[in-house]
Amino acid sequence: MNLAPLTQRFVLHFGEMGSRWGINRTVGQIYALLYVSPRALNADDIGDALAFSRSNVSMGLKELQSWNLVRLQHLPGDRREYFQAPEDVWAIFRTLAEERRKREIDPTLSMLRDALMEQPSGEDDIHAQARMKQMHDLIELMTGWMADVQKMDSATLVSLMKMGAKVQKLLEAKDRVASTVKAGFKGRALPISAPAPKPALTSSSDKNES
Amino acid sequence: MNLAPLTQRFVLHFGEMGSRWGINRTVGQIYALLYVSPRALNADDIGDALAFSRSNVSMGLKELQSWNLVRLQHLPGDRREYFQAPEDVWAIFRTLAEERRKREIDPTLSMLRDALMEQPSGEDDIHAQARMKQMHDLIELMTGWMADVQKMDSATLVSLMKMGAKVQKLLEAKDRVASTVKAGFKGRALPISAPAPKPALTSSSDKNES
DNA sequence: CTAGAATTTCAGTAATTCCTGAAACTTCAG
DNA sequence: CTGAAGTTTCAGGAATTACTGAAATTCTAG
Repeated sequence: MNLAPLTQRFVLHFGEMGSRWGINRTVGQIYALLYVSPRALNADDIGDALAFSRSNVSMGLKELQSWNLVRLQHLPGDRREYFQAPEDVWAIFRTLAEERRKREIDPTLSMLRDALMEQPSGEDDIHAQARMKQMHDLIELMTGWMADVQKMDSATLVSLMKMGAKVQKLLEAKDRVASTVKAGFKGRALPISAPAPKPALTSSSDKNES
Repeated sequence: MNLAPLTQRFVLHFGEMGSRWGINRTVGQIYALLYVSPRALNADDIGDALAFSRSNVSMGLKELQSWNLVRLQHLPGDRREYFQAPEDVWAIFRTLAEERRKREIDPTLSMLRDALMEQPSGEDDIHAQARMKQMHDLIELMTGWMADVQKMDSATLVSLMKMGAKVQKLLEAKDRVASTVKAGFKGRALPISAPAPKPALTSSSDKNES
């Protein structure tokens, strides 16, 4: 492996992280390399840089393509395929979230739904079903929310996240307005835990200026 | 394996899911079983129900304890330890998120920070560093936000998520108020993408009533 | 203290996953 | 068409991870 020192550390780290995430080390390293690389790389470049066999690289790239995580390029006058990671980290993150939903969350949800339809066969199954309902509702809520969030553009998302807990205060304010304007409104009052000293309607916090 | 049919399906499913998440199948199954069980179980109960060796169960439980995912109980007049999953699914989810942060995100962040301090050794390292900065900022933003969210109680969180994309409109409204009330305020304007026809200050949507 | 019940550790084996080189396949310039 | 460059597939060996039973350790009732 003959990489610039910083790149090397980064690549090795994501190899390790990959294993913890159920992604294999090779794939993690390949993606890390593509991510920091200033130009698109072909399979030989990658195998070369990471000292993997050509076929191993091929499998890794196939895996990454199946996750929609790489863009394919063709350089003029060169028959080889060149790969690169998307420019925008947020885009990468969204893709990851989306793909994981498809592969892990959706099957789980459908398994839970099926189980909830079934006739419980005894005491314990009744309790089990109740627990599954709780889990089902949580997952459905979270995926619905994720879908909403996915629709926002990156900048909006960043603002939202920078606000962090302040959203809560805003919510409280909104709720007050709503119940005043539309007394006897349908939803139940939002239980707010924190004391909320001031409505804090100033600009969002300035930590993390990039 | 001699389980109520629904429980069995659930347990097997989470065994499989476990492997995809880098958690081993045994651990996944044990936790699934504890999750749906109406009472706390001891190690023999578990090994029995899932047909695992006693030592395998012991290791699985140790793993789950290291993740803070199980509560330990002692029944009077019985020396054995009884295990159970927390009642509240949200609590489980929070714990998972928190532990994953500690184990995976924090080390990554610190590795990135280190790399950013270093003197780049050439053209490619400069680009690599820029990419690492982008990733660093994204992760830091997300973990900060997660920390904020972790502080909210479950009910608040649920309201927030049910709002979904509507939060965005609220943000816009807030921004208008802020810039009116405190003209020339410090932060930059929040870039909102969607047209947002009306401020939508009515109560949150009623889908997902449970 | 002691006995024996409960739990953990650990070394060896089983199972799984990863990786490779060789062969098959695909593509395209000539 | 042909042949060479590029890519993928695949069977088998290498490496890793999971699981077990036996032995060691911990715990507590008496």
